[in-house]
Amino acid sequence: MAQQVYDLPCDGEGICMACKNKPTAEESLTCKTCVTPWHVTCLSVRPNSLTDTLQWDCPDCSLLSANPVPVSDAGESWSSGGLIAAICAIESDSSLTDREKAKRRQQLLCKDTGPSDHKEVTNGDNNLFSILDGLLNCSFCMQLLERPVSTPCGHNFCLKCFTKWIGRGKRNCANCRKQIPPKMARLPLINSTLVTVIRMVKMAKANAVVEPSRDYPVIRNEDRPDKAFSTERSVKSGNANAASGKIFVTTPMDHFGPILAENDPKRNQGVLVGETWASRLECRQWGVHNPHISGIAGQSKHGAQSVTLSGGYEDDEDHGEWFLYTGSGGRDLSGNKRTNKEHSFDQQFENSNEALRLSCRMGYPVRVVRSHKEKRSSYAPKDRLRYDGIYRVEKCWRKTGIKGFKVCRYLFVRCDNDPAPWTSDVHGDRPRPLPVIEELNVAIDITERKGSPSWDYDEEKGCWMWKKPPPCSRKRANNGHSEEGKRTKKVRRQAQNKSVKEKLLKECSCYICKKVMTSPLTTPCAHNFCKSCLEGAFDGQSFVRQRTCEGRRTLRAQKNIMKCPSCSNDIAEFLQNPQVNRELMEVIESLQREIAKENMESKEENDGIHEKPKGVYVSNEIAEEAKENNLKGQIESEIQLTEKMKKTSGKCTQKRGKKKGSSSCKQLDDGKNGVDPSEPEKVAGEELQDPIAESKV
DNA sequence: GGGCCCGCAGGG
DNA sequence: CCCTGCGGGCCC
Repeated sequence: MAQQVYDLPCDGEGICMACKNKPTAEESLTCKTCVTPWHVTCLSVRPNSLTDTLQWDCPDCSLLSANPVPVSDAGESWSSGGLIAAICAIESDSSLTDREKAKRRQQLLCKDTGPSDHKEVTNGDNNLFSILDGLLNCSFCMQLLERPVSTPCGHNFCLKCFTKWIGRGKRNCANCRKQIPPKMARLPLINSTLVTVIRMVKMAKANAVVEPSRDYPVIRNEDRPDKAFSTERSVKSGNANAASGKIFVTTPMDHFGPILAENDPKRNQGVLVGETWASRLECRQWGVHNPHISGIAGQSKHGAQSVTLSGGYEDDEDHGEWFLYTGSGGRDLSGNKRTNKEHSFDQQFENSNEALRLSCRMGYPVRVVRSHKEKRSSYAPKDRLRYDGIYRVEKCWRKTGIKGFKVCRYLFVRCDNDPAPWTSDVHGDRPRPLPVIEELNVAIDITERKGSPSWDYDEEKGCWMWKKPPPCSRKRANNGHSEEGKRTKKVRRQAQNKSVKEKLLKECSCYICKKVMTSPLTTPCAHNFCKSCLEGAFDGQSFVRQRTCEGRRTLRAQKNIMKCPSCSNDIAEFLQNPQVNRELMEVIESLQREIAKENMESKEENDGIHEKPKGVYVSNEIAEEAKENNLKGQIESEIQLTEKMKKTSGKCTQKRGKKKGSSSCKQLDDGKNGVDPSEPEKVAGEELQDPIAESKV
């Protein structure tokens, strides 16, 4: 499977997407099924003979033909093998125009998943999940979506398939032919809601113990003690200049490897892959990445424990499972600056750069955090900071960076026992071959690991683990908080008992109303909302994110600006003709039907003791939570906060500084300006505009 | 969105 | 004690 990660075809201009060079005719190999050109020298597995070359299937197509499934009769779910044959037949029919081909292909795809002929859902999860499986397949490869991206016209594809499509110069949706926004063509973003849903579908399919979606907790640190803020000014101006708060985990500052449950007395679960935090300070409180600003946490004689990808260095290159990281330094920080985009001198392997090189030599596990500030990566979170798991530095070197100065470079390859947040895989990493790095040809000071790595894959146990003892900590560990641990254990147990389906459904909640989405829309920035919520939000006013003086995030109404309520990207164009993400909608509806049925059954079992409101599918717990979190509440609390601020506002002191900056805390405007506490209303049975349904004959 | 400013923590 | 640093609020 390793080749799935690294093999890339040539793009529309015949340039290899792996090495960025244009292969000569001899070096070019064309797939017999999809007719895509590939660069032979960049293939991880090359054809052995001339006959193989002529009958060669690219890695993507060979994956499909390796898992053939017999063509099923009408009425049964389409199997991938049958579908691909049918699609190939359409594609090779020269009497059809592109448009007609697309239409036929849609008909094929809609055959069994149309909205009007939902299959009867019978008992058992497997049945439900087989339906979901059919809904969540990529129209290109017919497999369960892998790294799903959603077009504004409401169709979902694997990132790789989509990139390939774009690489061939296509700028229209393969399903409905609607135009793909240029921004999405440049940088398709992964729809994380779909990732979670698909992963659970896979686990259910494999008949594994269905451990619901890992509960990716959003840590808000409401209980951060006041004394964490050491200056008056920091209290008043949010946490920009705050002393960092309490450290919640018991690992020492120089702890290597994952943060385990035993070091998490507060929640007793450790830090899970996919967990997010609002700021670097929160990330630090959970022991994942300690420095407030620096991208590398480490000591030159001890090794580096973690790094953050925040887009601070333009030489960085992110491919998800592997990335090229740039060292620190080389910048002019005079004038009391903390960072500077401009390079002005060469970087050296010293301090934290040396620490990272030591981790490379020793094969230590390095925790990786991605930040929303990294704007050039498909793998960065859309907001907040996210823990993406353990990587190892396989090589490091120096090269001349984009700005012309030498930079330290590090090849990071993922080696975590849990799947990455963007992949639909349900298992973690396996050892994979190193990617081909072109720039190594011009690199200097190349360092590679000589001995065996400290953190490695154990074939017998089937997991990544310490093969050599981790380096001894030079720091004192934090004290635990056992009582809190007990309390949260109970909460965790309760959470685990929740129905898997309800969990799944919860993953499909709208950012605005916090309830399960009705008619979901996926914006070009890959956020999901109810159609009515999003349209309602822009009906004369919109909501923008803002921070209160205490650093809390709130939604604030603002007129005439059409920005995504989640990330503030401009979505005016999208709103002109928003299309429902039909596949996601069907997933939600299937889940709701299942839960309704389960509720009904349990009701019958209990002789109707507990009456549940008609038409409510979501559990009471979820409903309560949604109620607590709804938008109205947020806005009201903001008003209250503003009132409080007005009363308590005073002069903000400043301890030191070369220049007098703007010292006082900026007041919010009068708190009611433009705020409409009315919640956007949801319309349950509204009509959808769906390209697939429209194109049906 | 970019520039300015600066508290803070950790390395050396 | 000085230097470094892929933050984050505020202002324009």
